[in-house]
Amino acid sequence: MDSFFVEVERLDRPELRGRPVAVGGVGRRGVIASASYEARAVGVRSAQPTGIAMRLCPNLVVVPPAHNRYGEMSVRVFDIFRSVTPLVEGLSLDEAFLDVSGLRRHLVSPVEIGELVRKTIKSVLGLPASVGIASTKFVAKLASEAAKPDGLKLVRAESQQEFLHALPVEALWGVGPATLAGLQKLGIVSVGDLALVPEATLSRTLGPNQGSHLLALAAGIDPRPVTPESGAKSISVEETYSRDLIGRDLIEAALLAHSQQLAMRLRRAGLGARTVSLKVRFADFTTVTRARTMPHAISQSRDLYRVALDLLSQVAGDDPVRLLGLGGSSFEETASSGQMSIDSDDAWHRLGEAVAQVQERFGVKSVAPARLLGRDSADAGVREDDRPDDES
DNA sequence: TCTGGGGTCCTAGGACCC
DNA sequence: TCTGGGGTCCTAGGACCC
Repeated sequence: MDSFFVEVERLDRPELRGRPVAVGGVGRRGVIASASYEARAVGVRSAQPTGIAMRLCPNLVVVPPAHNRYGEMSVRVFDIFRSVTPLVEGLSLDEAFLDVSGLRRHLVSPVEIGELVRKTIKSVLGLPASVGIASTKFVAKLASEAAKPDGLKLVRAESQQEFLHALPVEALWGVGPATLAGLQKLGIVSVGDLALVPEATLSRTLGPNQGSHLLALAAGIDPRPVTPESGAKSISVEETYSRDLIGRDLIEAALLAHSQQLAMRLRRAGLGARTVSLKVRFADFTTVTRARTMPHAISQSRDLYRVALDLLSQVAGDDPVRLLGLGGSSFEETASSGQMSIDSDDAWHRLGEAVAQVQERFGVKSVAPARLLGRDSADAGVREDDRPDDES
């Protein structure tokens, strides 16, 4: 999908069409998540601090993200994908691989299928999408980038080499800033340059696995099949506070809020987590993580909070905290609401169930432990913009 | 107005087991 | 009797992606 978040906002707010628009954080520490092509034209990029984006583009309209809305539209986009083939591998909310090799029997060409998908998304949802077609996943992805905005590109097997070698190395999937720096030291600028480097040279800089992997990509070799959906491997909640949290009280209150949100998301997914991870970023941006794996999965906020506090105690000090994150992984499926607590404190268990149900309907903010109330809630724990997760 | 939030995968080291 | 080989699980950090 092209500028997915921005285009969904434009569906709901037509006055945003034709103007430079970005979806992103509008607070002191906001960054851009998605930018319209009008904004990109003057240098606005995703992951850019909103302040810098505003400097580059003073008339930029910045809209705070409405993730639930994007999630709804994503479901509809994926329904269209799956109307073409069941072999759909989602990559994110707005991007997927479709294996259409089996459809050749029906005498439809990949280009016809691609155009059908684009037309359907446009007519049913009113959103622009781009399609890349190739015989491997990563070339198809690169082709879709080349097709943007609102286009389609086919890279035939015969011209694949030529297409690839002209690209800058950082266009390759998996080459980010760190890898790029290593490649530049070797004088590699284009994918064509990369293809000529001996594997031993590359492996010395990047390690054997990444070295051989990148060489294969440069040669257009990518045996990875399209693998339809496998469930999430981790679920996490994190927040960068507009002002650093100072003092254990504030940090613990924020962690309690995270525990509640995480519990709600686990419950919705019908999952319990055997591993709980805490992430702490300090004012100087150093980030530490601590994790614990338990013999049994947990999903209740009180249990999550208890483990979170324990992990927090391993991160010594009273340094100001910029970001707190809490996540669960090593999932086990729970029998929906019958999950047992760590201790079998029945009253607590039932209370947790009741709170979870109210929060499901009215949002996390609707019920909170007393210690989360009456604080300066803008920065600690409960977020002001915390809307209910459904439309009730 | 300087650095989000949600993920996946990889690496390296250590504990532990047979 | 001073040190093997194979394997699993876990932790912490980092790179990368959208």
